[in-house]
Amino acid sequence: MTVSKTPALDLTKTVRAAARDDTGEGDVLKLGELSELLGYSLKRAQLKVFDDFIHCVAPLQLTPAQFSVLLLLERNPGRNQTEIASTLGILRPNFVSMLDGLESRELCVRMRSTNDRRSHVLMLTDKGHAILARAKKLVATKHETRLNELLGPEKREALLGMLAKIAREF
Amino acid sequence: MTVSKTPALDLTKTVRAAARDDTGEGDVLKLGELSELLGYSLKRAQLKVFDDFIHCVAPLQLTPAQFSVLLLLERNPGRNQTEIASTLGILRPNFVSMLDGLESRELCVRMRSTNDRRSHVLMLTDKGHAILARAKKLVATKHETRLNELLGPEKREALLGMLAKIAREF
DNA sequence: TATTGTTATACTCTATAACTATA
DNA sequence: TATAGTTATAGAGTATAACAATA
Repeated sequence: MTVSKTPALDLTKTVRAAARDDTGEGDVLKLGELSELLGYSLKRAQLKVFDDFIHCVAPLQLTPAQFSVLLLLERNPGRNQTEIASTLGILRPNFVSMLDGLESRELCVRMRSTNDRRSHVLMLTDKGHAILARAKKLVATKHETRLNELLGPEKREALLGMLAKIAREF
Repeated sequence: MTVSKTPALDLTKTVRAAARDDTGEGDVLKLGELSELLGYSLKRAQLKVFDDFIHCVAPLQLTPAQFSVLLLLERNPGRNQTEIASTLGILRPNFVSMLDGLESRELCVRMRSTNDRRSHVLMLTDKGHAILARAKKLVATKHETRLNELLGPEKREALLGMLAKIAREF
């Protein structure tokens, strides 16, 4: 479609905007009750936020899930796979290939526990600490900054609080 | 673990709660910066909300995605597959099997458009309208009610607004 | 007997290319 | 030549069962 650039003559947008709010005969579909459904907005927002995260951290090639594992290992060194995985809601079988990926990039290591030789003690390597530090900086300066610009710090904090409450108590 | 029911003697919880906030030597892992990462809480909250939705609508066997399609068909009858799918962020190839499922349950129908015989006009059947009405009632009385109890109506509305803004503008 | 890490496997989602019939 | 619906297919993510080593 070629849109006229002459302001006074192009009524297309006005007509369609009216139609959108009135009869629904315009180009744009009406979401209706969908926009009041929390799960719908939650999902769409989550996809957007993950997309932006991946884009911001692209130079380091870390997914949100990988970033969360590195953060947790930094804060909780010496834990085993079951503990790290379950804290993140990852099933133990699925955590194996994930760790394989991080370990093959030398970001973390598995070591047989001396106390319980069934379990693997997990730790970040120096490279893992370094990459995580760079990732944190990218997230803070690019990702979270954009969110603050969109919502403002107080609303962003309020949003975080409500989401955490839902994740905890719902 | 067997927890003592004698209040005065069971200090386990108190000791561990202290450890959690101090040294991180307790049972519970410290989330650290993870709890400040919006994407993380967003994802965990989304999973909880979808789980509850599925549970609430279980008698009708509708997923959140199927419910969103039915809602959109009700509000926008006579649209084609490309329009419905793209509005919901579903890729056209993936929408085919989804419609197959709904159509085989006789909740909606595809009809060759008389204007453009390439496209399928989509409409809810009577059964589709009926199931959707029942689903809406379950969502309103069980799902959304629980959310209102958790957050309160004003906060729930504020949350919805912020999520919609992120989905739109981020 | 129970638990840790692991393999195998299956099912859902998502993503891309290419075909057909129409335009 | 382009578009609508479709097929095939491949890759993530997620889920369960079962095995070896160890407790």
